[in-house]
Amino acid sequence: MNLAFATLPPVAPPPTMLGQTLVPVGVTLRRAPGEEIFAEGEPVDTVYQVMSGTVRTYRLLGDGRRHVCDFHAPGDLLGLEAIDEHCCSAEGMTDVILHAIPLKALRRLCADDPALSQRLLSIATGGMQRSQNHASMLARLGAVERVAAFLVDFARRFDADDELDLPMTRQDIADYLGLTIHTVSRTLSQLQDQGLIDARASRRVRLRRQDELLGLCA
Amino acid sequence: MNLAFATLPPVAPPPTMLGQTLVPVGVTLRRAPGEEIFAEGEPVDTVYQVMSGTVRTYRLLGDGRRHVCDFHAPGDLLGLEAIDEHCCSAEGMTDVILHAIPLKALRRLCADDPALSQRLLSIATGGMQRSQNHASMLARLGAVERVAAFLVDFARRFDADDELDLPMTRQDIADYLGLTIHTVSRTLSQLQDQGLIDARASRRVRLRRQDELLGLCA
DNA sequence: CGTGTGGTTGAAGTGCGTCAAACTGGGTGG
DNA sequence: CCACCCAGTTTGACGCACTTCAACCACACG
Repeated sequence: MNLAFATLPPVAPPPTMLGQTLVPVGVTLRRAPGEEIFAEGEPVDTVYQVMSGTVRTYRLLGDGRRHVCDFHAPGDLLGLEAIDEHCCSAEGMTDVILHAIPLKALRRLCADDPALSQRLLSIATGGMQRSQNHASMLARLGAVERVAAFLVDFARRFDADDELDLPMTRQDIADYLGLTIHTVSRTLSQLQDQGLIDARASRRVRLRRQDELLGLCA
Repeated sequence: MNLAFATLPPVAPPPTMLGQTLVPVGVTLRRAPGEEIFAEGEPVDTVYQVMSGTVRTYRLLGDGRRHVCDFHAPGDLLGLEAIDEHCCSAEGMTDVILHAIPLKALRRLCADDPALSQRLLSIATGGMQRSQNHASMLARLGAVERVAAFLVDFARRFDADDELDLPMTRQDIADYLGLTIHTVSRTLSQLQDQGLIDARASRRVRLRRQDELLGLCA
């Protein structure tokens, strides 16, 4: 283990860490589906760790177009920003339990805990890599490839097996993939026709040929 | 100044810092245009600070499609990754002078310099934010908006005035914006016809109405 | 003057968006 | 229990923005 920045899971700790908070300070709070956690443009004074449930972060463009930056699973950290105001909004998609850590306290802890600093750096570089993957996908993949990539990534991050319970609407998926709900819906139907997935219900998808789906992503 | 993560410039220090290295260790090296600095998949054991010139980072998809992740100006740090291998390749676009810092040394310095840790964190979150901006653009903007956003962003990061000297080819721009060279070229011609830019030569562009260009980005 | 690399422009094709309509499942009230 | 509603989803027909294919152009270099 000779690489400092590679010693911790880059983005999502395994579900077994669910109850474990990043630091032993802060308060627990709860948000209902659709309820705001923080909003774009607000000053950053707190970071949040998702303890249970799912969160979406998103941005709104001038004319109402929405871009979903990411979906966040338990363990993920929200609100670690480069500048002093949030560059995206966050809200619960399900009932969510969060651990809220005042930024000042986190900064103090970092000052005399190099391991924590390193851990935060690892989380930040992990987030950067996810954003870069996201950008690469949006830049160069077609609709089928995007939907396949989404399904495979979601399975890996959230469920770990091939029976998915999607907490988001088609609109959320579309705004994450840079498509419309129509294209997402059509593409899922197409994957179903090809036998790659099995759509039990609109929010319930089974990945039948995960290898082939993976092959579609690049 | 009560926000620790906001005390340092998020991505690119001003050009006046050009000669200033992040840490007083490491060696200086030089790369020619097109020459590789590191490649996707290689183990990460060094980070590089750009001292002069311009660098592009990019990824190749299975079938040859390319995605340019970013263009890097003097001051930028390259190779700060979440995992122990590079997730993109880097190469010079011009003659480049780099300051190469062994990762082990950087890690040691971080261990007893909280300010350096914090600075790295700031750089990482800044990179994340840039990637997110990039992803938002790719997800929701049309060709004209993307090209306008590119020009304005380039002016801000590289030149600071409105007379741009582009170090990259149309192909680079296209791969950065998720378009083809044809669309980039046509879009530039269109902006020229509308009087928003003045294309002195193919690599030499003057922004005539920067406010209107900015208005196109959202 | 020939050649090569990068850029521009036109014409035709296509993948995804737009518009419109029908469907589905869950909730509510009669 | 059924009628109704409503938000979310699916599907079809059509249009358009960007890609593809194909020339042509500009400039640098030998």
